[in-house]
Amino acid sequence: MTEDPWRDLTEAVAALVRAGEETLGLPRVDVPFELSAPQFGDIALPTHAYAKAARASPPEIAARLSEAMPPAGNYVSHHEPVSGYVNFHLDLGPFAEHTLGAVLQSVEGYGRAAPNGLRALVEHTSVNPTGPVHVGRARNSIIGDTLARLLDRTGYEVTREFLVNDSGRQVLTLLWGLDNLREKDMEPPAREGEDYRLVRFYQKAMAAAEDPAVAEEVDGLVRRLEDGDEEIRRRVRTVTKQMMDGILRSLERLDIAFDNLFWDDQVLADGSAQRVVERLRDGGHLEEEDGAFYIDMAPHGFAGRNPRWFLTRRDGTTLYTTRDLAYHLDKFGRSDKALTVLGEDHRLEFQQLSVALRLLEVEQKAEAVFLAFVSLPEGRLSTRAGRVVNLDDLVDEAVERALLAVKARREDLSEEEMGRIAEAVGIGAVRYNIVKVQPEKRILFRWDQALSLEGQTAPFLQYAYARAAGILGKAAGLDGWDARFLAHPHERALVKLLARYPGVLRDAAERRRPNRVALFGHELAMTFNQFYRDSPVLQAEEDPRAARLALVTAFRIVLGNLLVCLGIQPLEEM
RNA sequence: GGACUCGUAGCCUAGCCUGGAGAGGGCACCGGCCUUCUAAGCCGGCGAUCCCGGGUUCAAAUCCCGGCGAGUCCA
Repeated sequence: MTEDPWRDLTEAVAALVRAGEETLGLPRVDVPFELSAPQFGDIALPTHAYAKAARASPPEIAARLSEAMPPAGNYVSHHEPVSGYVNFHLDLGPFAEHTLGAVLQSVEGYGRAAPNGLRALVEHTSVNPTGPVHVGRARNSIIGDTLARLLDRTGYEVTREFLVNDSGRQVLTLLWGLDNLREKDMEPPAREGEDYRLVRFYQKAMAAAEDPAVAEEVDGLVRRLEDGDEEIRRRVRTVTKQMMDGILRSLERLDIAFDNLFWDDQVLADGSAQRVVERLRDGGHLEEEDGAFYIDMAPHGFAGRNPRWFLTRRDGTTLYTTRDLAYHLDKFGRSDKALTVLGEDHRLEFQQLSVALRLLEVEQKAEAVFLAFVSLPEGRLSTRAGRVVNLDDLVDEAVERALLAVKARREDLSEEEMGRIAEAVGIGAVRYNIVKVQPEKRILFRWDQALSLEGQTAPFLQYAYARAAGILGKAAGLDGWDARFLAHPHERALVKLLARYPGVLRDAAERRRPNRVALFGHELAMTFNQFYRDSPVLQAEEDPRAARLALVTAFRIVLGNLLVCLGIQPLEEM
C-alpha cells in the first residue's frame, strides 16, 4: 500500500460528488481539480458539464448538488456552491494528522511506491567517447539520471546504462590520430585527465580526415574492426576506456553513476548485429543497392528526401543504427521497460528503429525521451570544433561562486565546512538549473543563468531545508503533537503540498517530466519560507509548538527526499 | 520538398496530455523588512495582443485547421 494522502482526499471528495449525482439523478462527471486561488477553498468541482443533462444553469446545479451531498466527509469539513462551482474545504486537523503521520512513519519511504516487480533499463548520456563531457551532453546525463531516480521511486528495479560507441568512425578517427599525430605539435591540454589529453588528437584527426587519403585510412580501420581484427579491437578498447575514465569521473562529481557500460563492439564481436540484418533480410524486409542493405520506409509513412534506412554500407560494414538495433534486442532480454534519453537529432532514427523492431516482430517497445539542444550564442556545441563549455569548468565555477557566498555569510564555519557546503551548493545549482527546464525546450547556454544561486535554484531549496534543520536542531525532539493546532493559511498550504508529493513524483515519472519535481520543490520551499516568517515554532505555546514541530519535521523529510531524487544534497546548514 | 519539436512580460520559465474562477514562478528594475527559529530569505510595486488568422465549445494559453518564426532530422 503506497501512501498518497492527496489521493485519499480527492477520493473522499469524489465520494461526496457521487452521492450528490445519484440523489439528483445526474450523469457521472469526473475530475475534481485543485485550486489555484485559496480563497475558493481546497478542491473545486465545475458543474458546467452537468448543464445539458440537468437542463439548468451551472450556478443552479452547483447549489442543488451542494445541497444534495452529505454536508461533510472524510477530510472534508464543508462545501458550498459559488457561481457554477462546488468548493470543498478540507478538514485541516484530520487531514494534517493523516498526512504528517504518513510522512513521519515512512520517512525516506514517503513518496516511494511499492516495488512493481518490473525492471527498467534507463540508457542515457551514451555519447561518442571522443572528448570530455560538455554541458550539452551533461543535460542528457542529468535528465537521464533524474528519470532513473524517478522510476526507482515509482517501483521499478532500475539499471542505468551507458552505451559506449567504441566501434564507430569517430572513435576510429581518434585512433588514427593517436597513430599518426604527435603530441608535441599540440597545445597543452585544457585540464588534467585522459579525456582532455585525448580530445586534442580527436580534433586534429577530424580536421585531417577532410583529406580523402586520410579518410580512406580511417575506412580501413573501420573495416578491420568489423572483420574481427583483434588488435584493432583491443587498441580501440584501451583508448575508449581511458576516455571513459575521464567522462565517468566528471559525472561522478554530480552523483551520476552507471550500473553498466555496454560496449558497442560487443554486438559486432558476438555476431548479433549481423544476425539482425540477416533476420530482416530473411523476413523479406530489406532492399539492396550496390551491396548496401536498407529498409524502405516509404510504406511505413516516411516521406523525406530519402525514405531509405540503411543498415549496412556498400562494403558490408554495419552502421550505428544496426548496432543500436541489436543493442535494443539485447536490452529487451534484460528489462521490461527500456527507456533511452536521446538528443532530438535522433528523433527520426528512433522512429525508424521502432519500425524495424516491429518488422522483427518484437513485442516490447522502445521508449525514448528527446532533448532539445544546448547551444552557445556563437552556435551549436561541438567537441570537434572545440566550441564547448566543459562540465568540469561549469561545476568548478559554480562551486567557486558558492564558496564566495558561504564565506560572505558564515565566517563562523571552518574552511572545510565551507568547502563542503560550496561543493553541494555549486553542484546542486548546476543540476537544478538544467533539470528545471522541460526537456523539449531548447537551451541557450548563458553563464549567469547556469550559475544562478538565487530564486528558482537549488540553493533556494537547500536553504529552506537548512532552516528547517536549524529549528529541529534546537528543539528537543517530537513527543505528542495534535494536528488540530495547525490553522494558519501557510500551515494549511504546507500540509497540502506535503500530501501531494507522492502524486507529483508519479506524474513526473509517468510523463517523463523531471522538471515538475524541480518546480514542485521550489513551491514547497517557498511555502515553507512563508510559514517560517509567520509561524514561530520554538517560541510558540506548547500545543501549537508541538504541532508545528511535527510539520517542520515532515517538511524536512519530504524536501530531503525530493532533493535526493534530484541528485541534490540536502544541507543541515549553509 | 517532407517530417518532428518549440513560440507565454526586457530576459528565463510553469501551465497544454485530461478546455473551466483576475495565466503561476524566477531574473532584472523600484520601494520596504535583520534586538525573536540562518536576509542564499520575506513583503509590496512595475511589467503579458499566451506568435498570427480561422474553427470547435456555454467556456480556448490548452483541442482542430492554416500561416509565420526558430531549432532538428531525411546513409
